[in-house]
Amino acid sequence: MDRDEPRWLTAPELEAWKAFSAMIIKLPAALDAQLRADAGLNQFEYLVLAGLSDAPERTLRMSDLAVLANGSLSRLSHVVKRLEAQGYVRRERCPGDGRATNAVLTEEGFRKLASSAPGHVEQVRSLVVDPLDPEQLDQLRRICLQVLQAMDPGLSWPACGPEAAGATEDVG
Amino acid sequence: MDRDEPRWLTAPELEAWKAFSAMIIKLPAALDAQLRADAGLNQFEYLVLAGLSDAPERTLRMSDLAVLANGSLSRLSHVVKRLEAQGYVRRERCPGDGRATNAVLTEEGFRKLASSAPGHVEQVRSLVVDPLDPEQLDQLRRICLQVLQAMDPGLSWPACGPEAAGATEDVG
DNA sequence: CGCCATTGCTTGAAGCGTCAAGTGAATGAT
DNA sequence: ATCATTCACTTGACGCTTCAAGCAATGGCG
Repeated sequence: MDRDEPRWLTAPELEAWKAFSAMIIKLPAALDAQLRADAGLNQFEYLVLAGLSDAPERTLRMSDLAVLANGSLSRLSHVVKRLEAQGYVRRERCPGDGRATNAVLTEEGFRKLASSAPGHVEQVRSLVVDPLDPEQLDQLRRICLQVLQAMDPGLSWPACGPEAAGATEDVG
Repeated sequence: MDRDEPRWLTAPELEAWKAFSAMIIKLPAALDAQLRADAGLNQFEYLVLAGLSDAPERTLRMSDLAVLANGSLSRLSHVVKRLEAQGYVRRERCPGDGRATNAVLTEEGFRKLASSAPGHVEQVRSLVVDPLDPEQLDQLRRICLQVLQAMDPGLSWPACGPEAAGATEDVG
């Protein structure tokens, strides 16, 4: 513990931090609540289904899927087991590397995702996208990228440039 | 589920959302990890101790403390029980309303907080405050307030104005 | 005063995430 | 060829959070 000279937050810093910390606590809860109520999924499970649906063959290795969904491999393993029990995902041994496992989105899983997506997107819109104007949204994007870099300095982040391609149906 | 006409995210919206959602997933984990490693506390427990330390008499009713720490009363009850077992907090029945319980920060709890605070603030600085310039920090504050309002329209938020009072040692 | 709804908090069970240990396949060294 | 090591993932146990009751004190009302 840094005993030398703690640099306390100044008043403006503190104001920003308080608003920010309240938000990062409450927003995930609000998003989870909507998904749970409307689809019986949590955010992580949704990200898993969404990640698979975008992948070629709707198939992804567990490790890749874990990174994509921002979670640990262990967590993913438990979650995929649950999703598999519900029939949304199927696991198969990776041909070519017997250590690896491929997770495959089933037709039922795809339908589940398709029925959950609109409500989730609507929630994201109403809580985050719509309350902010486009300029703020871009400010937010930059801010988040800088914070992500501070957390994980090695990782260069995709789509750091100011431009972006055409609209897509993905909501990951 | 909103079947009428899902308004999908445009590309810039999607980019912002992806960065944002990655951040709100990873940042709490990073903050918790530091607190756990250095102090054996999680963020919520820290907020409880910090909230109490700022209150008059270092005492707060459970309900008020729950709001202050952004958590449910049930969660707070479990947490205070743990903190009480560790000697950081004491519970006493509220004189004047026998239903209410006051949580009181013990001297040991105060020392615990004092020893944990510098490391926590340093982490907040290094991950959020320092990577951003003052203008971005203010942008972030405004953005968070707008999102908080979108989540909880009734609640008017404190310190919504552009100005703020003098620096403080608080880090809640 | 006696009744009952409400308030404020606590509790126990169930679900989810993390951590540490374990399994089995691939790789590399000898 | 053999054995140790690494890799990719799985598993089980434990801890924390949530949810749904539960309990006691209080306030309102006739």
